[in-house]
Amino acid sequence: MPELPEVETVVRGLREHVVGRTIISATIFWPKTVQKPDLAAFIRAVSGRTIESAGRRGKYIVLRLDSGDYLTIHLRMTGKLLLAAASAPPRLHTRVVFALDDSHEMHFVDLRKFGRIALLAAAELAALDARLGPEPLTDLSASTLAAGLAKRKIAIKSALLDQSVLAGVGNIYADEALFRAGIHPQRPANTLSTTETERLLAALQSVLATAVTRHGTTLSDEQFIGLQGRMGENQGYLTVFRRTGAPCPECATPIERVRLGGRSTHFCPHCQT
DNA sequence: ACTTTACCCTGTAAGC
DNA sequence: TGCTTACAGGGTAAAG
Repeated sequence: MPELPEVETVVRGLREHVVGRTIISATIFWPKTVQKPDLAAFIRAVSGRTIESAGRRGKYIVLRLDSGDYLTIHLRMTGKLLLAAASAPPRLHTRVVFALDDSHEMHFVDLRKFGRIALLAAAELAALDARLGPEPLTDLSASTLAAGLAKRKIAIKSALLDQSVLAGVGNIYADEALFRAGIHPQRPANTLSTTETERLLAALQSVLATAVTRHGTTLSDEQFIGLQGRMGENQGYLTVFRRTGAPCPECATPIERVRLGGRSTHFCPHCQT
């Protein structure tokens, strides 16, 4: 499940290999991937446009085109952006192909078809930006986080997954950050003390920043890979996520798993209170 | 206004 | 061995 560190890894690859290139044409193999009813209009609008910059907002990849519009890509569960030679046949599950002007193609590959690509005007991008909470690595303070949690009675784990509270955290890093902060995932969000909120913010930033340096987490089923097909290296450092029954790295108590808001949640019942 | 549930999808693994 | 079922979960829309 690509989250902030995985999306950031892809964006850095795009900055290196795709920014400055011009899109020659686009081919859509699975129409629902493109969030626009008129696919022909989408193809016309991106064709001939140069990619001026690559950025990230939450889990969204944002490519600015020289038309002033923004190509946004959300990988959701199994989406991948891959750079391929123009002569290479698309691999299985390829949904959209963008041909570039340097004999390469940008392939959007997505086994489960949840990923979405949209072409947004500046005002639409601003609306998307406004819907999302702060960026945890650059724009989130403890007081802002506290304010976002204060009115929520839902479990803190569920609050961390709510992209309007903060943007970019998914199931892996929510569990990892709560373990690092020593906070039980089922604690109501509005019961965290000031100290706990500060500890949670520090844990989130540490867990996310470290995962970025390791180029994200590649799990056996989601198989996240970067733009050039490279796996992440963070999976060997997970403390609780998908380690049900394994000893807690701090106290050796077996890690437990519960379902919270329809999501698997992993924690140490001794260290997290 | 907040919270929960169903849905979209396919491959893998477990159960009978 | 072969079929059926559960599970993985990000975001959105609908229901509560």
